[in-house]
Order: sequence, then C-alpha cells, then structure tokens
Amino acid sequence: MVRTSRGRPTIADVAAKAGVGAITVSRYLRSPERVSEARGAVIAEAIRALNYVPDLNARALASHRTDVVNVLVPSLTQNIFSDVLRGIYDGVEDSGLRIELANTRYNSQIEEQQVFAALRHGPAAIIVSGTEQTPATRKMLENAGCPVIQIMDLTDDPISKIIGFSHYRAGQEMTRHLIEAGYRRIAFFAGWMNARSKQRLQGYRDALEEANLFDPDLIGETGNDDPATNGEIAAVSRPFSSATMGRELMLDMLERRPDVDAVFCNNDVLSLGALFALNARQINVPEQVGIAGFNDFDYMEAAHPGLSSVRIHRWKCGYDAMQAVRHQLEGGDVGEPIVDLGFDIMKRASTDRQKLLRSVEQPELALSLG
Amino acid sequence: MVRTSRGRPTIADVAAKAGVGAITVSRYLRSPERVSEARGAVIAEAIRALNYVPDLNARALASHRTDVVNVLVPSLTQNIFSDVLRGIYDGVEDSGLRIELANTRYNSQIEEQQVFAALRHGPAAIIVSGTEQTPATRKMLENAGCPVIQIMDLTDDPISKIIGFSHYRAGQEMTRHLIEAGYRRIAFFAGWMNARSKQRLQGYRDALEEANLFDPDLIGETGNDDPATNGEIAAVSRPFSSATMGRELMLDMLERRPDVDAVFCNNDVLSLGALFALNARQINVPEQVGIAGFNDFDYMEAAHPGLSSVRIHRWKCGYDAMQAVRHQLEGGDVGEPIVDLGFDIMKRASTDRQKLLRSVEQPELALSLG
DNA sequence: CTGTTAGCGCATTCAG
DNA sequence: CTGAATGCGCTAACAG
Repeated sequence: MVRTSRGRPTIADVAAKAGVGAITVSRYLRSPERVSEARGAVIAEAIRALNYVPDLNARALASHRTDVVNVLVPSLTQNIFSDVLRGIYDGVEDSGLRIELANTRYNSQIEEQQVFAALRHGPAAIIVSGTEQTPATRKMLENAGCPVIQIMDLTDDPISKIIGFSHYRAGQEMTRHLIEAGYRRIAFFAGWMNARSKQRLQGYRDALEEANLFDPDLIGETGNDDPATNGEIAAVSRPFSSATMGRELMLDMLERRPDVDAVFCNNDVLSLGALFALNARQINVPEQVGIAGFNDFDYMEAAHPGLSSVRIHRWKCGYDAMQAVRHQLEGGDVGEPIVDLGFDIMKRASTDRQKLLRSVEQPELALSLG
Repeated sequence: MVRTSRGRPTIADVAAKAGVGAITVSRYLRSPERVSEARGAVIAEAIRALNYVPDLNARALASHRTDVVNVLVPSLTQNIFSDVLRGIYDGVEDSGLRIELANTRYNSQIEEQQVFAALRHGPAAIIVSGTEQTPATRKMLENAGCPVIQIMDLTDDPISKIIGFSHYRAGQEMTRHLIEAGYRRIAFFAGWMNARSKQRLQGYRDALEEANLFDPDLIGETGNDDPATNGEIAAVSRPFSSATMGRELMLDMLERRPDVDAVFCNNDVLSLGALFALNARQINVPEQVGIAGFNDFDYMEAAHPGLSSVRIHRWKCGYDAMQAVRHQLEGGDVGEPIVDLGFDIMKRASTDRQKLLRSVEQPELALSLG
C-alpha cells in the first residue's frame, strides 16, 4: 500500500459485503432496474451498512461525464438573469445535477475560455445565453457531446436548441403600443447597448418609421458601449446605477427636447429613474409624458402610476431549459430546436394617455387622476 | 486496449515527446519552479505541440481535490445575494477556480444535503451564508479539509472564518437615526422573517425601548414565516412582489394607526412600495411620514425623495471571502477569524424631518420642498 | 442479468 | 531535481 486512501469504503467493499461483483453494485447505483430485485436488496443493505458514498471524481474519470451543468450568463447584476437562474435552479431540483455558474461579462472571448474550461470536466450539459458565440465557441459546443441549450434569444440557426423570445419584436410591439396610446415623440433610453438591446432598438425604430414618427434625436444613450461601466467590471463594489442614469437621461431629454411625450426605457430601473425625474419636475405621467420599461419587474406594477413594461418569461426560460436538459439526459430527443416563449406588453397607467383624451372636457379631473 | 480513450493526448504523450517522466510534466504543470528551466522549456514545447490539456477528472481522482469552490446562498431572488455573487465572481478572476452555486432556499436541511454533496468531489473551498448551519453541517464543514468561509453575518463562534456584519446593530442604528430625526411612532415592515431579519427587528425594538417608544402594534408583518412565498418555492414563475407587499403594509398601517410617522422597512423594495402608497394617498414624505429601507440598492438614492437605507457591503463581502479562499489555498493562514465589514446609515431626504422643524415658521415652504 | 478484465489520466510515495 | 511503480475508485466492454 503505497497510497493512503481516504479510508472511505469503496465500491469493492460493498461488492465484497454483498457477495457480488463491483460492476453489479455500479449498475445498481445508476440503474437499479438492470439488477435483479434480490441482489438489489442485498446491495442496498451493504451500502447502508457500510455507509458507502460513491466518489464523484472516480466516476467522472471512468465515464468521462460529470453531473455538472455549466451555465453561462452575461451578467450577475440584479437583472433579468437572476430570474432566469431561479428558473434553472427550480428546474434542477431532485435531478442530482449540480450547477457550475460562470459570468461571461458580455464578452465572447471570456465565454470562449469558459466553454473550453467547462469541457475539461465532461459536463452533463451546457446552457449559454444568447447567440453571440464566437465561431470557436460554437464549434466546441457542437462537439461537446452533451446537451447544449441557448437561452434568452432566438435565431434561425441554433447550435442545437434555443429557448427564448424575439427582442426585436418586443421592442417593436411596445413602441406600437405607445403610438396607439397617442404618443408621437417617443424617446428610447438605454444605458449601454448589447446585442439584444440593439435588436430592441431596431424594433423601436422600425415601428416608428412605419408610422412616420422616427426621430433619431430622441434616442437617449449614455454613448457607452462598454459593459465594464454597467457594473461588470471587476473591483467595482457598486454597479453603475441605472436608476440614476434614467433620471439623468430624462432630465437631459426634457432640456434638449421639451416636446418629448413618451420614453421607452431599455430596462425597468431606467424607467424608475425617469419616473422620479418627472415627479421631481412635477410633470404628469402619463398625461404629459408616458413611460414604458422593459422586463416587468415586480415594482412596475406597484409603482404610482403603474409602469408599463414588456414582460418576458425569464423564469420559464431557465426552467424550460433545465427541463430540456433533463429530457435529453434521460434519452429523449432534442425536440423542437427553436422555442419561442413570446412576451407580453403590460399596459399600465403610465402609458394610458387615452385617459386624457377620454376626459378632455374636464382637464382638472384628468390631472387629479394622475 | 479494451477501452476507447477520447484520443486526447495524455500526460504520458507529453512526457514521451519531451523525453522526461510523466511526473515531471505533472510537476511542471502545477509548480514550474520545481522543475529545471531547461526541462521546463522542453515540456512547454511538447505541450504546445501536442495541444495537451490536462484532464480535470483524472487530476481530481488522483489528488482528491478539485478547483471547484462551492458557494451556498439562501436565495437567488434579486436581492442582496446577487451583489454578493458579483463580488465572489470578481474575486475569482484569473484564479483557475470554478464556482458551483447552490441555493439553500433558507432551509438548513437542504443546506446540509448540499454540503454533503459538495464534499463528494473534494471542493477547493466552501463559502456558506449565515450561521444557521445544522450541527451535522457544521461537523462536515469542520472536517472538510478545505477553506470554509461563512459570510453575511457575524458570530463569536465561526466554523473557521466569518466575514459579514451585525444585523442587530444595523437595525438598531437605523432606528436610532429615525428617533433622532424626530419620529416617534416608528413602524417596522417585514415581508417574512429569516434569522437575520429577526436580528434586525430585535435591534429596532431595543433602540425604541431605550427611548421608551416601543409599540408592538407598529410592527407590520405578513405573518408569514415561510420562505416559499418569498419567491423561493419551485415552479412559481413570479416571486411574491415585495413592492406590492410594501404598499399593502403601508396602506394597512395608515388605516390601523393613522398616527404612524415613520416606517423602517426590512428591505428596499418594501420601502419603494411604501413610498408609492404614500404618494397615492398624497401623504408627504418625510414631513408626515418618514421612510427607511435596508440594503441600499441603487434606486434608493435616485428616488424622489431620496430614500434612506442601511448600506451593507454586499460586494465586498463576496469579494473578500474569495480573497480569503485564495489566500488560504496559496498556503496562507486563516487570519482574523471574525471580520466585521460594518454598514453605513445612509441618511437621505425621506427621513429628513428636521427640514420641517427647521422651517416651522413657514409651513407652506416646507410642503413645497417635498 | 452478471462478472472479469482492463483501463480512465494523473499524482503520490519513496528512492535515487 | 527526477523517475518508476503503483493506486485513486469507478465503469466500458464484452463474454457468459
């Protein structure tokens, strides 16, 4: 004995005690139905008696597979992905799978390294966000030899299976709602633009152009393309405040374009900031300026006035991705490669301009309704 | 050859090509300084030429150790822990460590199972939240054979090292601030109570009692002790809305106790809901009712009026925990077993009642300042 | 349904 | 500083 084992009982100990071969114990552990009931019972007893716990590393080495699902998200800042993660964790319950979570920081290069690293331990499955993988990443993923699910976006050409929704259509539909509500000078606010934000902006733009209302001057951005300042940079203890940014963008827009009559914010926190700015300026929402956000976090409904937003199915996206993983791991097929979860335009008081039109003869009432 | 390897080059291939023993390659990989420079260069070249990548599972089996840091948090709902996670991820950069994240759902039994599961693969380190571990969990952690860090709370008796702050003192100090600001009937709002919430409540209570102001009737709770309804239950796609809860608690309190003049909310979202409720009722903040939250998320400062809150160092807590892990992994000692990160009472307009007192001769001005 | 054989790829031990 | 032998604990493969 040159080597010191940890003293824990091994599968051989169990096999000896149960009077069977080690492989039978191994089989019993992984698929009890492949072992006769009689022997199964004996093995179970031996396992209990010895307090045997299989070593995951040995299993991994021998099988080239682990129980680890690698999940890659672009951000951990409190935002949409925390709900996605909740869905993933709710979906993984009682599966024996573990989750290794990585933060790509909206950086495809980092994502590539992380996929490479993940592959080194033979993951049970990989869940990645979006469709912006580098060619090398895509290739690795195609050859991963395990289920691969893309989430939170849509594409005609998924790696294997994608579950999400169209950011373009979401941006377009909310903008159409604002137009229908009677707004004409509709601004777009964004903190910084990632691939999915750009799709939403394009939807906004197309909706306005089809109504002949597009005005590039109404796009409010911080002019920042760097995710680093979005709280994703290392060693910054407080993320850049979107609420403050929304307030600043709103105040700025009011100065530059006092005729603005609605703002479509790329995220909810931004819209909260915009609301606070309008409150401070005593500008009535939705009569004078309408507000819409994106994501539909819980506080949107509770706000005063209630803030309109695009509800996306974050939790379901994570949950369904995990279900798809489990289905495939149990031998099921990939199924529909493109799953569109859709979204809902939540129309609330903050964009209910009709209220003004409906009560145009009694303006003081309209104001008191704010 | 009964077995099909994955065809990837192994350490033996590298050793052969470099004309050295396998163990020398192994050594070179883990601590290059223990191999002569000449051989090191040859090995490096062979690795490059063969495109060799060490197999993590084989390494794990042979060494009984992985590069995985297991992190256990009680919740993934967008709250304090997303910032803690950011800190952890910022702290893990370029360390070669991976993070396996588990959600204990505020349940010590689940936590126990997860610690047990984590131990099966020989984690590099374990980070757990709070001090509520079961005796069995504690025992496993004490014998884990790897660094163990507790975070986000404080205790005299940490498992090994704890990094956090005193929830009791935080609750106490914010309450004292409210008293000093001139409030006398100060309510406490909580959605549901976990161990740390209870500590804050105790701090609130003690602060009021020392000023002879405690009134149990002013404690507003949903009477719910079950984290399940706090968004932690599986298969619930939308977490229970704290903002809505804050609004309801506020409206309820106004009805029950119209003389309430301040509310200390157990979390920021609750305080946001309270603010919206007061807005809707046209009750002036901070003149008629003061509001304070807990956590100090970014929107607190951006709110109108700015909302007071207890700023806790979430990010730093995660980051420092990771630094402690790395320090120990590099052979450093545990250091100070109890690290108090403290907190800051952020005094903003929402609790600035002095403003009223300062302008008592000109009440109309006071109101317009709201 | 069950067992035997032969590794999986790396790191430990101890001698040199 | 280096290497040979051996084992980590489990499972793939095939035969029976």
